[in-house]
Amino acid sequence: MEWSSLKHAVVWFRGILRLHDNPPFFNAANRHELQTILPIYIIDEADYPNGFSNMGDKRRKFLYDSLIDLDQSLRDEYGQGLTVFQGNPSNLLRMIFQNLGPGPNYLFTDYMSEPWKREELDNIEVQINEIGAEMISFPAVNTILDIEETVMSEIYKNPKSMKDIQNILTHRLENGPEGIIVGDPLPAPKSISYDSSAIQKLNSETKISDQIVPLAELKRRSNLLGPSSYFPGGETEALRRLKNKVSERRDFVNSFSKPKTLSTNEAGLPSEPSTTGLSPYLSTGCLSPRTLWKEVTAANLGSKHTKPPTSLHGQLMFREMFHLLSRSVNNWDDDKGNSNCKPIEWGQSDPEALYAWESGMTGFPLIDAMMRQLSTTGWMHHLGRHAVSCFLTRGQLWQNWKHGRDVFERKLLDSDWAVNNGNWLWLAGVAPFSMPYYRVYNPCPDGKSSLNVDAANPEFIRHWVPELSSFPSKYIFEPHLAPIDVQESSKCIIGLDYPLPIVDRKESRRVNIDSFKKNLARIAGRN
DNA sequence: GGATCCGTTGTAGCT
DNA sequence: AAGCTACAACGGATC
Repeated sequence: MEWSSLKHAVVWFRGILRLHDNPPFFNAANRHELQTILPIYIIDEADYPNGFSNMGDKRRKFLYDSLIDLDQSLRDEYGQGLTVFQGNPSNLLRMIFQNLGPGPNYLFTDYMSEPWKREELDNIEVQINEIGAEMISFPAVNTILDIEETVMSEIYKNPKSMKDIQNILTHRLENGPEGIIVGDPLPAPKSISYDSSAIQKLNSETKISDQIVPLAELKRRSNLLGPSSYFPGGETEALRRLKNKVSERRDFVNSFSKPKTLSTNEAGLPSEPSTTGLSPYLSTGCLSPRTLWKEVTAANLGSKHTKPPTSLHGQLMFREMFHLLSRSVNNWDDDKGNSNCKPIEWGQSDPEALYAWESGMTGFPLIDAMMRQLSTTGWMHHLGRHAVSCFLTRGQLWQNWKHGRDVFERKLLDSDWAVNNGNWLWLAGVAPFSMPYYRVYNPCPDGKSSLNVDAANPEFIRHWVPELSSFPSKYIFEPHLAPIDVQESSKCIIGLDYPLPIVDRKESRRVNIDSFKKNLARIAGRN
């Protein structure tokens, strides 16, 4: 049969790098009139702002490994792998559909709610329609709710609390004795149609084949970026972790209470967090939030269990909340024109303070340990994120939260545009749903601090700040207070081997609370 | 319609 | 040593 007379579907994996619960892939596979399903991914270096231009090495490696894993799973399950391109998605897809010849041909893909992603998909739909192809996109792929439909509904109001988001979920989903019922995730398709001449034909078109990134090249790039830390990328690892940390650990799930979790594992070692560690897999699309929700529900069934906001369901609810807000609040990632951001005057940024913060050289061991862990592994515990973001903004350094947001976006494996901006808005104290500005974390936990969960474990500091590896626990959070003979015997002279604190923590706290108060008075007076 | 309550996770200093 | 209080007091929902 003449190749060009067949019907083809390109399945463009955008925010979902998995086979399970993948609506575009599942639906394409079940359209039996389609002769060829061509699974593709497009690496777009110009992607803004959550993409490659802002992507640190650890995130890149996680993505490459997820693509390598997806390719392998596709080969194992269906006999045909993933074609990875690098280039401009709009140009590439136009060329691909022109090359496929007269249709009807289809583009199956997933809807993403980020503003630039919506714009991208709108443009692509117009372009491929012009050459006779049809786009079919699927919402609610990396969130539980259909973000677009929820935000557009007449009764929608911006959620600001756990209660609000629970009400939204309750209203939009069914409810049972165990609470909110989330729809079943889709299984991986049983088989896909594939005509290998399709990829051969694309390969024969140099303009297109030049932009293919072969598997060997992906592996080379991944290897160049060094070893994985806690979290190897990919769906295979996501499902393994889901099983080991959730499905097979009902007690852990049922007693999960976020504020009580630690940066370290049960043995107190920083080799594994005490949380699930599933966030990078959710943000990269290796794990469906629906699948995770169902596993948590199954663990809860018939047992006493923690409840939102501290439970695992609660964590997923906050994720939904930030995805809704990021869609409904204009300029979600800005401090100007953002109805969820109070216009605090942060003043001129201080490059030295920013550098010290990012590189883990502030002279505050807890802050530095967390920031170095972030740089090395791409992960930081939630309470660590509280500590370092409070320190950078309203707590000690009085820097605009957007600086910290950018660092997190580049370095965190679980970086997610909606969630990352939401967390910074909250922790900087500028959002309607934030912490009160005067609740400033003590960066030097003293036994009563809420940050004490990790502070109780000086080994965490000694691991990430090896300069202090011989320091006694008594002084480890404020080493400059150690007598000089203690510094000498610990082989770490503060101010020489490890920095002096870049600010007086008590004085900066006092001044900043006062500044925040004055800013709020100014803002109130202006209205 | 004014008072009251509440919000995922505070700190410092005193007894 | 654990528990209390002062700190300073937002802003929307509910009553």
